[in-house]
Amino acid sequence: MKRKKISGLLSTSQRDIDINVYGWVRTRRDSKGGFSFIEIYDGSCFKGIQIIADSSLPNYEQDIQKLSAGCAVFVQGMLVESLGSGQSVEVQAKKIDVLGFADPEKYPLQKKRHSFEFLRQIAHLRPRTNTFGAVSRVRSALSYAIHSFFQENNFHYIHTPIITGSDCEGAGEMFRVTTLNLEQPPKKNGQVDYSHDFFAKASYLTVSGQLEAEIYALALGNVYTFGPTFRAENSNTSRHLAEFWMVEPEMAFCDLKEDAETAENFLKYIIKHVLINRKDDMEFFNKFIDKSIIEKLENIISSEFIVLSYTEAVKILKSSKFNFSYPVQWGHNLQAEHERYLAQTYCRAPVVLIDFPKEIKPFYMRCNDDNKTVAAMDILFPAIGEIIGGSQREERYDILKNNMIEKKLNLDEYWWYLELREYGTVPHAGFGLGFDRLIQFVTGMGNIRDVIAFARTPKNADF
RNA sequence: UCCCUAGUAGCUCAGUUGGCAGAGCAGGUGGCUGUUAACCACCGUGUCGCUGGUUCGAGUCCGGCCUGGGGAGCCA
Repeated sequence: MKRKKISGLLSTSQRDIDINVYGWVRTRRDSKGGFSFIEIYDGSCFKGIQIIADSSLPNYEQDIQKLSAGCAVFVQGMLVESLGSGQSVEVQAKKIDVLGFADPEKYPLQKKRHSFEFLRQIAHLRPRTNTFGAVSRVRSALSYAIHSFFQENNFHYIHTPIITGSDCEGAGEMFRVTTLNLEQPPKKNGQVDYSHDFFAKASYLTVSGQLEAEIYALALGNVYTFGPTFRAENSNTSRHLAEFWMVEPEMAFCDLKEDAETAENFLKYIIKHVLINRKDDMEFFNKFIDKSIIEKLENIISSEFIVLSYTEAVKILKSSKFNFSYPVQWGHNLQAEHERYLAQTYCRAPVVLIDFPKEIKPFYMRCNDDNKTVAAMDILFPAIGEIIGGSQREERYDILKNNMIEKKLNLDEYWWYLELREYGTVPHAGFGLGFDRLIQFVTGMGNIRDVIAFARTPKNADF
């Protein structure tokens, strides 16, 4: 008999059928009236299933009465209508084998709520908890939705390199990749001689796949990347990881307007997917993590994103009576409090900010006709701020080259990026989504370390 | 990196003007019950983060360090 997943047992309309099920014990309650209730879960869905173990089972006293949270069991029995309230079906066990005990004196997970800080220290056991099981399933569902959105819209999935030879974009500190002996590196004129290193040059972990994605967009039209990204910034916040996952679509023959529309459709699509397909987990988040999370997500789906130019936003912020701790000034980056005000208080909806001053944006963003701003966009969500950043890319060779010189980039490093503008250049645009921050937003989890299986942060790379 | 804050039992936390180290939960034993965060009774549990100092005496006061949390910056 093939083993059944609990998700299937809970959703089937069949009754009084023989089944096999495997799982881990969440809790056991004994009735001295001659049987035990054992709730087991197997990760297939949020809920567990109740097993009724009668004392007539041969190993009732020896094994079953010793079952505690975390024990692994195999159950053979009949799926029946539940006699009790609280669940529709249960399994009347004919046989229960213990696959692995979990000593209750030592097993760290208890049948009560633990702090997330504590659970982080036992990252090998925390996926067994309700919260992390739910986070993991939502994360998986969102990954799937991301792929299906792009695949349905004629995007090709591109694998961009993890190891890179260029300190591209200057997007913060990079992790170095080397096989050199760090105790005694080879030297030339007092400097480390990277010609002896594995790649015969200094190399790093990628901070973005965008530039490589542009190469493929200019060959395949619409492409996207979805992979890990690394930043060696010493950021100690609930929104930063040293290793995080990013989604970066890139579209040829596309301007900023279409870029922003795509981002809006994309966000609505994936949020809708998770609300429909992970209803059980989302109800849990709505009950225990953020009591308005489902309402917030439904709001995102049903509202029109409001497009504002940076210049308009500055005017709005300046005329607001709100007392900001940082002054608003055209030409400066907006502070987190400013973004929050715009999305949460002023618009009460997602906001697409466009046309930022070119001085505060990277070299690759397309210069607008006013020669002061670039075709950039940031999507701000109420409560959390920026979730997506994107732009139309500068496709004009001379202007791009001037930008690179102005921002003091090494042109030799980017010869290929410039060549893309020399041969068959076209308008193109794209954006980046921090996947882990998206999970944070969708689940309501306060700390990004609790939405990724094994968080890498300053001073922490355990497990 | 900066500002604020915390570290006491397996977990969550209390601990008074500096004077014998506490509770709830979890765990164990027994009772009760188609139970479901079950309930009732009893039982055990400590390098008070580390280190130096003040003091007759430090969980408590002071310095240094380590680690966590909140916020900021940077960003995704």
